[in-house]
Amino acid sequence: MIGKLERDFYLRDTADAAMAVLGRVLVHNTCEGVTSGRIVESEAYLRDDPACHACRGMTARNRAMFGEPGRAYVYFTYGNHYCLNFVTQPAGIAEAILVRALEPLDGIELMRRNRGRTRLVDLCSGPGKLTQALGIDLSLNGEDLLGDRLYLLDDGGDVGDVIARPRVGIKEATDRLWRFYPAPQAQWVSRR
DNA sequence: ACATCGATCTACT
DNA sequence: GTAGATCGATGTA
Repeated sequence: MIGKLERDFYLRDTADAAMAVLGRVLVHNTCEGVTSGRIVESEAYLRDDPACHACRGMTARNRAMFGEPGRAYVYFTYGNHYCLNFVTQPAGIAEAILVRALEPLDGIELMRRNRGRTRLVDLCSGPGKLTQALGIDLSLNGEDLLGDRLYLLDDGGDVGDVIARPRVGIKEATDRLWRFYPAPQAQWVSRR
């Protein structure tokens, strides 16, 4: 039986949770239709981590990271892009999982329109691409992932061997291997 | 107030 | 492989 992930799912070590979301299906109910994809790349951001938005305390932008687990943290960056995270750990402990790539599943024509690209591998192979494809923006910041607008399905499948690498686009803590993707699905990730 | 820069993407060489 | 786009959040004064 395939159902939504429960809030308990997000109450664990954030690196473990980042590995556990691999293979799950992210669903966005938009007014133009449903878009969804299988999560094939993730990164963990921990509170004592210099690369984490919340490591210097709460600000207007990162407020959602300090809230309850199982909610979305969406931020705007580089003047162009939105990035989607899942908040982990109890309220007050600001940690999150960045979603970096999806294998497109439902609403592929809508994703093509949103992205202005046709090839499947160009739709969701990066954190800014997948939010654009699925139609995710700041209106989803703080959204409860146990609601009906944006949620994760427990697809239950085994993703196989998980590869751990340094995170992309950060200068600090490169010794921490907190970027994850399943070896069999490496074709969909943002970069090898 | 102002300067800097970013958990990126695209186009071009 | 490299550079330009683009603009809000953040840090410094």
